[in-house]
Amino acid sequence: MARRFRGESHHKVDNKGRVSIPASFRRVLEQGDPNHTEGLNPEMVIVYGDHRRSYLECYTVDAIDEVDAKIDALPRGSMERRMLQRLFHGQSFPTIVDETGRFVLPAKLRKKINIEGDAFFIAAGDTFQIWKTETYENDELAKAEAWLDDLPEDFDPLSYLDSTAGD
Amino acid sequence: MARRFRGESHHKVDNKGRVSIPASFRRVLEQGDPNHTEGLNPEMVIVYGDHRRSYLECYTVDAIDEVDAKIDALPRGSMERRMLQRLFHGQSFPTIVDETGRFVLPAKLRKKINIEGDAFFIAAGDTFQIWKTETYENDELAKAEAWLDDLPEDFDPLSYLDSTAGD
DNA sequence: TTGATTCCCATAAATTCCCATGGCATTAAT
DNA sequence: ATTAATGCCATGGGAATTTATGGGAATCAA
Repeated sequence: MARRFRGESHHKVDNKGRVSIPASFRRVLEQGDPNHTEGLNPEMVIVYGDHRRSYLECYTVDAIDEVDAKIDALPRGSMERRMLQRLFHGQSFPTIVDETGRFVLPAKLRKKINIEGDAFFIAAGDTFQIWKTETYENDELAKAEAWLDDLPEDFDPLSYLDSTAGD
Repeated sequence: MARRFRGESHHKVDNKGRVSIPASFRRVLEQGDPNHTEGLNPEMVIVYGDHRRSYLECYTVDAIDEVDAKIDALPRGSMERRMLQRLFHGQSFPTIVDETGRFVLPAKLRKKINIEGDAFFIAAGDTFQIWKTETYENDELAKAEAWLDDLPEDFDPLSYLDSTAGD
């Protein structure tokens, strides 16, 4: 298994749309880009999805290749294939990390997740996500809290690690 | 079964955040890192969790790989998976032991568990934990004491070893 | 030709690297 | 036994790099 992203952090978004990618994430992007060589900068693919999605999901080249291969394996003309193609091929944006470890978040994407001066990065296994800080806290965290509140007092979410099936 | 961490000890945290890892723990980290080779230094992953958690939990590479595999097995999009990803992928920090047996505890993590000049290390099976000494004594020890006090005078904790479920 | 997009340069703060030292503990030597 | 080496352990300090971020000039695009 390829190296995983880990960690979370906040970064500024300047008015040209430039954002630093967490340094440790850069290392993973480099390793996950077959074309990356010493001195050069890695590519990545940002999947932004439709209006329902309120964050950006970023893939290494290897990770997106894997997704593409799975899509290719679906029957041509099937609804599943069309849906996934729209999401991963249509609603996505390939980009390249620059010399100083930043990339440009185009106005369109900034507007989509409603980001202004700062962005929240969080690892999610073989991808990482970019959120508007407030959205993350209000939607994602709050949702998790609510879910936890519904569980028995002494329940430990870690027990999911040991259950055979999830749920 | 992999080698286990054992023991407890205190170590200084200097103002760059450097801390020595108990020597015996280093041996376990080395053995639990598939990429570790003679001369090189082992990696480990520190899981710090959300505001509820008042200590750091440190995993060997093997141990965290095992966790990741279990997370991967959970259904995509499920709340369980998202929660665990947030905890283990987002709220964690990968690091590497240095030449002198130390690693750097970033300011963010020091602040989180409110550590200043010294850290308390204690083994916990296939992971070990790092606490602020006072927190450990006041919260954790006190809790254990209280729990023991509720048991009959002659109760032997070892009896738990034979019970099927714990509690 | 006017705003947007790149490219190149700049810098303070944080982080890593490299070298150093005093202890304790173990082993070797007398 | 007593002393002298050896080696690992915990910890310090300064120099060299890397990060995160800002700003202007050059280049596009419409």
